[in-house]
Amino acid sequence: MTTVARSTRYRRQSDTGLSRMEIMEGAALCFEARGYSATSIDEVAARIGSTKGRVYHHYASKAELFLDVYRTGMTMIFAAIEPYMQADLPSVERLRSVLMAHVLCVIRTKPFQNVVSQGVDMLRHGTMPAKEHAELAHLARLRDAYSDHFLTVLEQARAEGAIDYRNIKIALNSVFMCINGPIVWFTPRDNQSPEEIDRLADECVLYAIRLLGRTDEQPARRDLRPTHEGATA
Amino acid sequence: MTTVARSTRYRRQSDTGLSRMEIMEGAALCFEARGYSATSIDEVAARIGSTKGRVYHHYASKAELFLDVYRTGMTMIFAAIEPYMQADLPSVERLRSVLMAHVLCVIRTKPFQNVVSQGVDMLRHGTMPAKEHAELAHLARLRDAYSDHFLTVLEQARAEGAIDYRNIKIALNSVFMCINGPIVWFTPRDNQSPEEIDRLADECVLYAIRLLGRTDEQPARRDLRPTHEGATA
DNA sequence: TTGACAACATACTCTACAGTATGTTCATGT
DNA sequence: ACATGAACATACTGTAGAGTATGTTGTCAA
Repeated sequence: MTTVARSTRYRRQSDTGLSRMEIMEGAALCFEARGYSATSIDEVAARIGSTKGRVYHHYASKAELFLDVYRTGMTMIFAAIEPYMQADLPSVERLRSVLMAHVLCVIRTKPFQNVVSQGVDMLRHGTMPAKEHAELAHLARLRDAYSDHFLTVLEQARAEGAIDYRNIKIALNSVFMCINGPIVWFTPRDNQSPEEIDRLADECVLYAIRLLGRTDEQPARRDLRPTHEGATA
Repeated sequence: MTTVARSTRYRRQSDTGLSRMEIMEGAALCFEARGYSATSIDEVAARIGSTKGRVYHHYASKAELFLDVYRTGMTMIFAAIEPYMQADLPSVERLRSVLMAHVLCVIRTKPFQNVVSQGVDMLRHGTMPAKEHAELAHLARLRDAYSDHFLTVLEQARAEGAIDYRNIKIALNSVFMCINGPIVWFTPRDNQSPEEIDRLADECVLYAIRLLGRTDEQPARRDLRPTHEGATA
């Protein structure tokens, strides 16, 4: 067993993707913590134990780095819900599945989703340079497409009489506020079991569904009686 | 009737309060649009047709200006809900009134409430200078006090069996996400009647209440049957 | 009526970065 | 075994914008 770990200072060319990913993770954390413009490239580099040179080797500008994080966040959440969008279920159950997948993804990739949020309301007010603005607009259209998926599911569910709302836009916005809530108020604790996360996410989904006029609690859920912490078997 | 309006370039000493308020309004709009750190004092000054000198005459630093906007936003929303907190009503009705007052205030003072939001998650990550950080923490405590008001109302309402939730913190967070939603997604249109705003706010409150397990639509509300505008007596 | 001071505007300084230019280390094809 | 270029680090430049210093205009109290 020879010592493989060697000069870790420079990495192989084939690992560009890995390097970019590591940079993006550091950037996501920084952007989440202090916002896009308050974050310096030096901070991002320092967080991953590196220097400016590495970041600018992979990204032409701070804006491009931001956009890549944005894009990756979108990819993540698309991938998370996609398997459940096709599911052959009654529309409310499909809605529930999709919402749950969304919330779980939001919690797991919180820094990235936070950047997505920042990107969304970055577009309205032209804060970004001209060249990058085009890509920002493109990503926003992706975001709209994502939102449209939910619109469809809501309309179907209402058509079946399973849920109810007045103005679908306001309803959808409210649902999104709920299921994106963890981006704002969730703070991971270290002694937190996956089951705890599941229950937390499930509660978010419960409120989102209730909001849409669904009152029958989900049929025969097993894991969420205790409000406190000990998971009862 | 003599012409009172004169050299508007410099104003009287007694109007300091007015001047500060005008600056704060400009600042709130800028902070909302581009965020605290992306906003320059020159921008704020330009928006009110003025220059840097005026801002720095009234505020020692950018941070102090921000904090004053924050404080004013808190004062506004406290004043908005306070009359309804004392009201001698069944707890659900009191909750509904308070939520409605909150949403209406949020819509009316959107830029200020946006700054409040920024201030809240500014505290977590020490982005602010040491001296101002103390005041930031103080305002955050005020914010907590505000939130506690709602905690109390929720507990009362549950005790009366009027609503239901699992984890009160998650429930409260979700409610706040809903009723603060307009901060994020509301964009005022020019041909928008006050009645429209009222209906919009009412829908937000409806979803927030539903979320808490209340399903009976509000009993005999008088002012929101007509979707258009005429208030029925 | 004047002079002292509040309410600004104008003109400057100084620092924190975004971006660049260049040097250094290593992997890999030949 | 070496030459080339990818993957970084280091050292530098340019500027936007926070804060300051100073000048200007009007007020109000005496």
